[in-house]
Amino acid sequence: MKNKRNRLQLIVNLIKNNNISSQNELAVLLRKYGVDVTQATLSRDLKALKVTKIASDRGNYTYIIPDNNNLQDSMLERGLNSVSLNQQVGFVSIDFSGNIAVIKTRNGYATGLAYDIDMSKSPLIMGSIAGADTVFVVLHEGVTVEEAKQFFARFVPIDEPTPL
Amino acid sequence: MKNKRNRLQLIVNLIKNNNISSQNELAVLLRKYGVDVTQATLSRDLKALKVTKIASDRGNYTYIIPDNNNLQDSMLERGLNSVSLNQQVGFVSIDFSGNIAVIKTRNGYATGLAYDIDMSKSPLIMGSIAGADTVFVVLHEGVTVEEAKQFFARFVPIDEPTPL
DNA sequence: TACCTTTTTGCATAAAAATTCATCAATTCC
DNA sequence: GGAATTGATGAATTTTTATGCAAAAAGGTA
Repeated sequence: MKNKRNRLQLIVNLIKNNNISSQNELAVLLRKYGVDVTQATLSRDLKALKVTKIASDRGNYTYIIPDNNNLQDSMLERGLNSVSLNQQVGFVSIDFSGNIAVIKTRNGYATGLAYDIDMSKSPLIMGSIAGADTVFVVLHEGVTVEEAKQFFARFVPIDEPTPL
Repeated sequence: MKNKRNRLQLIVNLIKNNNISSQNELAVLLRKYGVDVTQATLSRDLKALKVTKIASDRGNYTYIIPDNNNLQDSMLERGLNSVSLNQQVGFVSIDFSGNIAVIKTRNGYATGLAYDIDMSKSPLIMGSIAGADTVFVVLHEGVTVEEAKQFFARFVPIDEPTPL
């Protein structure tokens, strides 16, 4: 009717602040705010707003609002992906150059870390090799630094913008 | 299968270069490349790749890969810059490929050389690893082969500007 | 090799999203 | 005013996407 503008704005806010994974879910939420529309309308709304659904790291889907042309911002997942299984003990630093990650460790820790990385069997990783205090990890073509960081977060402390 | 990785890579390429708007459409396209999978598998693939469907300007939907990392591709596709040189102490040759320098030495000399390179703490160098007769050195992104050669001239015999 | 475990996949189906069609409200134009 | 136009919406339906489950394939391991 006439509240379309307001509704769209509300939708944007709700999507930004919640983990919504279906249009029905959004409809229910909207109803709590006095906005009563059907899934059909929401489909149109989301299309207009260019909202998209994306897989989170936790295996479910969430709506996001791509940040204008910089879609990367929308990749900011609201998930803590660090399972932190082992030694951040020997860790010193991690850097990326091209398709290679270079991880520095304290002397003697590189081999163990490389082994753990290999054993993870991540599809992102082509292979790794360790010296005494350095691990080289070659990423597969097309793997982004962001993806790699998320993966490495399991092994080493990576400073990442981690929203809620 | 063993082809999953290849399939994922192909999917990324196809999505980047085509306007695909449904998983069935993608399946048909894949078939032309000899990859025969069902929609179910594609659903899982797209989830893994974090591919999303977004409304285009012209009212239809298109898959996109919410990421703008194409730098790696160009680095990988950059050809080999190869310079082989005479020998000195343990030195045999040095070659560049992308952001990596590979230094061959006589057996047993690699570790010492890698150590020296590491100890130089050059801002050009991200890290190095040595085997018995080979040193891998990863350069920071943006470092040119010329800059690297100048640096390595401190350790190995490199004749000056020698393009190929 | 035989056995066990993990991964990948298809089939069938459920779930979710997009769209067609009809209606209604507001607006514009004689 | 009244017909025509436009835009928004819902109901129903189609289209598309996600997933539970079982089976095949791929990897170990003894």
